[in-house]
Amino acid sequence: MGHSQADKAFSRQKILAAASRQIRKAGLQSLSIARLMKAANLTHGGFYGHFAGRDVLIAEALAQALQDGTKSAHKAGADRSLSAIARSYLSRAHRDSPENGCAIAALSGEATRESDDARAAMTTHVTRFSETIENSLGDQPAARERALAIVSMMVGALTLSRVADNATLSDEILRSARQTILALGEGGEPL
Amino acid sequence: MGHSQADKAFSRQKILAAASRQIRKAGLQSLSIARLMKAANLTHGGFYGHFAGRDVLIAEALAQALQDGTKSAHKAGADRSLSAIARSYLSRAHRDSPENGCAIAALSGEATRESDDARAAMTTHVTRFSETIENSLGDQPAARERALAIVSMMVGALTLSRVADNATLSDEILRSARQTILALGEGGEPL
DNA sequence: TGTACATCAGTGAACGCGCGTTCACTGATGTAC
DNA sequence: TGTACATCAGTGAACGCGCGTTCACTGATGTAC
Repeated sequence: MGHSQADKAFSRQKILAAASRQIRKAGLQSLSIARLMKAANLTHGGFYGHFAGRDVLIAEALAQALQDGTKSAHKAGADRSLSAIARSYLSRAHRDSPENGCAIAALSGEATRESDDARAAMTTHVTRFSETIENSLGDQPAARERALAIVSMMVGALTLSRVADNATLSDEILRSARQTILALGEGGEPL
Repeated sequence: MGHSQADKAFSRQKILAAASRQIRKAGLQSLSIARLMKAANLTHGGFYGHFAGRDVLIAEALAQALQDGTKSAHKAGADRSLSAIARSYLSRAHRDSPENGCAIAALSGEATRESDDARAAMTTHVTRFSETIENSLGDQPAARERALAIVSMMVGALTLSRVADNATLSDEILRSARQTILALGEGGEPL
């Protein structure tokens, strides 16, 4: 509870970091200002020195979560090949730690019903993710189309593997998506 | 506001039908008992004659939404070929009417964080959907694996097409998934 | 068939609770001289 | 460098509000005789 300007900037970072994890773990609507500030070791009144209100927080927390998710993906390994991305994205570790994982998978369903700001942030990151996949496909035909399909499959498979109440099925979903993506990456399929 | 037993059964149906549409349109957490009962032309106090509480309602509403979504898919056409399913599931009409559409796409993200009941209902319907796709694949190799991947892609693509704040990208996501699914359905890809 | 009564679907006021937000205040920071 | 003071990050009590839930009540239903 320092009072300097540097302390304030650090507080803001702590609040957003806690919010980023919280929303990926329990959803955008789970964000409560009192609980969030407690998680950042502050009191709820101070919140309004950092954000204009809850709506602004949600938009900023989502942007932060999308960025954090991308960062931890890049940390997972420098290998940007399709198979490396698919293996890491569709891993049990990723499935079991949504709070550190991809915010597109964790929050795109909810974002569908959120503000224009939230949808815009999602759209930007979906496009970016798709371009990463497209680059990994080299110069095979219809690479952009395949990249969008692969991104859709990754996001869908991770979500469904998380909802499955049955470990066998959950693993099977991840494995099926991984293998189908590798097949698509080989580009042999006629389109 | 009748008082007979038949009236009560009808009231229950009206409540669940309203809830089923509401959650697919605005999410599980958007269910408010007062608003729901008003939508069914009843007063909020009567709710507890039908359901033990909000948690039970959410589980039942989700089950209803999953069933309603399946029903409207079957109504869309008797053609159970892969291309017919993909065209209907990944259509603009489906994207633009989540309240009448597939509850897996609308709610699997949120269901991830819900009760065991909710996840079990989701799992059942994911399995069922996957079996429908598997049947449409005939006897090509690894049909079950492909079916799970196709279901993942459909759910992911519909969700991402809804979150995209840009009509061109949204349409492109749907088209890419449709075409990639057709290619997968031809079974020519080496696995 | 007619009557008396128990049942129970639905009503609407009332409750406690957690929420987002406001605000008077505290005390460390950082600046002007 | 030292002092006086304005700034402002953070505190915590208080607010109104909508929520889920309870409950005494109303009046139509349906059954017992």
